[in-house]
Amino acid sequence: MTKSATQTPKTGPAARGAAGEALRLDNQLCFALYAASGLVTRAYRPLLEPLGLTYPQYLVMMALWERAPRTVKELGQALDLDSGTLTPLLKRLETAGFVVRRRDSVDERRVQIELTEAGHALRDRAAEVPAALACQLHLPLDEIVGLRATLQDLARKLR
Amino acid sequence: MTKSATQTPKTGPAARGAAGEALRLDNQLCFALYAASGLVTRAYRPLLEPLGLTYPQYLVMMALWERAPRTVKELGQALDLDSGTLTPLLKRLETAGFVVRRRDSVDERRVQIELTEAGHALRDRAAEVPAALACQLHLPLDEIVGLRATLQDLARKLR
DNA sequence: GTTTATTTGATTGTGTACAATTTAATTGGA
DNA sequence: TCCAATTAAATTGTACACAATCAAATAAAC
Repeated sequence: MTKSATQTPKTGPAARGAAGEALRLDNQLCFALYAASGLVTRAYRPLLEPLGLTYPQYLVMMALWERAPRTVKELGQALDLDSGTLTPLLKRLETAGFVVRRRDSVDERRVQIELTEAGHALRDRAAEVPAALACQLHLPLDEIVGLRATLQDLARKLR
Repeated sequence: MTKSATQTPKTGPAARGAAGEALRLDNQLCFALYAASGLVTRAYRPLLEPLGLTYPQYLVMMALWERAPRTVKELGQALDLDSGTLTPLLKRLETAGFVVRRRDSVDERRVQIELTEAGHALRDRAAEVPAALACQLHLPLDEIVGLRATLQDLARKLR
């Protein structure tokens, strides 16, 4: 029965039934994605800590360094995050002195996020981060580019 | 200066300096990974909700369906999660009736996580989930296999 | 112009995540 | 034996992440 098969694990996957094979952790693309994403986030932590940023905050700052001011909605679309995540995160960035939140004068429902001088200045210090992390990946550049393109394609199909 | 260059965005990346190019969101492997991981987790949600599982809980259950009982530490190593994450998650799985937490009689520091009958039974219902999700990815099988292998290789290098 | 629907953020509640600390149990050595 | 070092979970505090809901502002319909 199912119970004894689980409690008395065989050494190889072939010893299990077809249902068990499909549910093996190592066969899951989703788990490979989940684990790799978590590990990469952890690799960024020591690089971002001296800047006073968490990893999601770093993503928001990158979005703003590209174009600012932007509304909360625009940031959410760029990063695939909703207001329930962004609102407290942006308030922390405001407390840290990197951004200012300001109601749009044309449409009072919108909140424009703009960079402060400190927020702009942080960009120069952050400029070294991508190269520093790339070193830790030990992946050839073409593999990085290929992997990135595959993931962007996957994301496009799921959106 | 930096401020006006950021506040007056150019249309193409070539209009920006070298530092800005390295910090563009679309150039980040980490963001592609982060976004794809979040989107895949979201895609699982409607499939797992009828089973009464969240996505991380589904990962823990897969680990346990492979081998049980396992200690909290063993689960943490298999999933790259620490006790601060696993302890409350496992308590929720226990409340839901899928697992039982039991102190190891040999080493009282360890907590063995074992499956209940309901936990075992859930495996049959979960067996359809991987195929259901694979449909939504719209990716050929060899691409899925290749992407998974690349991500596992990346994770191995970061661990 | 008043009603209705939509849009935009904020809020609330639940559930991860992890660093740092604490507690209890075990192990190793003097 | 006894005690210092180590180990395993749990706890605490901070920070995402999202569903569901709410309130205010705007837009659309008539």
